[in-house]
Amino acid sequence: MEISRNMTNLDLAKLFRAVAAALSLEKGDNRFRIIAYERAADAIEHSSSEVKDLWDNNELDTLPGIGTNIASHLDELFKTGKVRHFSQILKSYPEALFELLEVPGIGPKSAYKLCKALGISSAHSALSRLEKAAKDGHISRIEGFGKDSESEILRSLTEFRHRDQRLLLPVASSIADEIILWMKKIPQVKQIYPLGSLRRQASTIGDVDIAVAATDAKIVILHFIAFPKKSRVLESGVHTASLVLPNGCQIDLMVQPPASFGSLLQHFTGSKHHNILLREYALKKGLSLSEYGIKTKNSLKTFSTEEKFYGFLGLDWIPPELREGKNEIELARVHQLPDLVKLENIKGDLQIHSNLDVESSHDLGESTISQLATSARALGYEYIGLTEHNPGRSNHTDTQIIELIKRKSHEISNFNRENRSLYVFNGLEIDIQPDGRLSVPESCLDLLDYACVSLHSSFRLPRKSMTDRVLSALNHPKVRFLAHPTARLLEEREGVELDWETIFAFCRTHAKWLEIDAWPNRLDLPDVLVKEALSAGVKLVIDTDSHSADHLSYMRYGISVARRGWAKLNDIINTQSLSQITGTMKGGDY
DNA sequence: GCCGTTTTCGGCCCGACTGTTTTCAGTCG
Repeated sequence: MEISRNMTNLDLAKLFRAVAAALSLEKGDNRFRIIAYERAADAIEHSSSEVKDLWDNNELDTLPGIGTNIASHLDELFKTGKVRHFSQILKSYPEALFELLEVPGIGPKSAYKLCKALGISSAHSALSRLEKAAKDGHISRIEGFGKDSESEILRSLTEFRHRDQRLLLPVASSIADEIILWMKKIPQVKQIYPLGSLRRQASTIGDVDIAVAATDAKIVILHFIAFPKKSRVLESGVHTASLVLPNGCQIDLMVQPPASFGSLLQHFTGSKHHNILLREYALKKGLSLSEYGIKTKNSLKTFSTEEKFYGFLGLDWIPPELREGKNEIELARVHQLPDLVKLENIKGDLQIHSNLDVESSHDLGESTISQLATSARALGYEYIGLTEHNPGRSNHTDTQIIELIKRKSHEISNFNRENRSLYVFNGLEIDIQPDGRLSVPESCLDLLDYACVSLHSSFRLPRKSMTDRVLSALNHPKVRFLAHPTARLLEEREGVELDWETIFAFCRTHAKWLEIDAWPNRLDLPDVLVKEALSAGVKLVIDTDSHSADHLSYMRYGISVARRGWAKLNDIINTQSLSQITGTMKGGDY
């Protein structure tokens, strides 16, 4: 396990899990010390700031699960690039062990036995040597393993290697829909919902979790494992079963009778961290929680709904998007959970690309203004904003760019003159050049109602230059917001490095907004930054970045991000009515 | 090793499923 002073959060989480695994192999080690390292790994992995930055600012104690001991180890790490205590713990075990842990079904004990019995030690060949050993029948001869576990390891290894990345929300939703359609074919299924990270509307989904209310669990499980598109059945028990699809996606099913369905919903929605905190909270009241209900001293109480379940604990019902183990339980206790923004609060969409050809260097929309307007009216909107990409700078003179934008302005004015039921704003999405200048001549901006700016190139500038670049672009009075602020593409490209505190402070004092781009592989700002932006007093705008009239429906994914970032109605600019936003657009106070 | 609205000591979420055992350990969520 490589230890160095430039470890990212992911590296650090892996290191802490390795330490936990190594400790769990030591005889007589305190199992809570192991859990402490695993919790620290979780905290680091979910931290919205780089641990290195927190250390720089002397803020390591803001991470839950990092106490004085671990903090001093991190201190040593960032100062010297080494942690003597960790090296001491890890040195008794081969590097390969920590690679084998990545394979589902192999934990510390199995990994250790495999490494020892098969003589696997180097990290880079660990998986291929494991595979060969399984194929040659060597694993089944190791004590504690048999033919079944040997073939299970081989299958799991193959799936692990071919597994697709995490699923985008719409993909996971459609998989869940398909399973639900299949399950509803039998009358025993009374209620059925997708749970887990899908219900919490996380930006990407690992496994798809499904809960069923039914009195006859056996029939439900048998029907589930007969799902025609499965690759194989992973496990199948009395209350739960798991399948794998050909793309490697795992589907977990849980069944409970309708009378205790509320506790199942709660349990299976998670997150794991929320559940742990909730159970610790309950324990202090002498109550023990599980998917079956709430155990008091001598009885088990069941709950048909989540509201009753949380209510019994003296808590308000907590929206799934908030169940990430922040301070939602405490706020639910004192009735101060935020009233989250809802899809029906949205009155318009301010980043849409029509097929008005302004000869942009980026992609053009497919739909006409009129088609987009029809979609928008169907959603109950009062306005939309057309923000085609700016005309290509390399192949147009300033005069040509201005002519193109005049033509577009003209078409929009004509539309507005003939259509009174929906107002169309004349916007533009402008590239921010690497030096921070806008990619259109100054006089072009006078023609617009507003502009948004975005990063489409030079993503790897150092943090300071990138921050200056963005601030310089936002500074123009016609520029209202920064579109898809981190420029990340989920499962494809990391976001840019920005000094968020500085960006937030600028936006707040200059009345600029940050966008939540609802495009499914963007979802940008990410939820954790949404929460920080709101705490810093920044207003947000949720847009779909639509390139066709169908895409306007993606707004719901942007709403999910906003809700996961604890956004209320007033935090979101495009919940304002047309008359309000017209004033806001001019840059007045909001 | 962490943590505190009964605690700075004495707790630490809770259960399912599988395989290899001969009553349970390991792994997972």
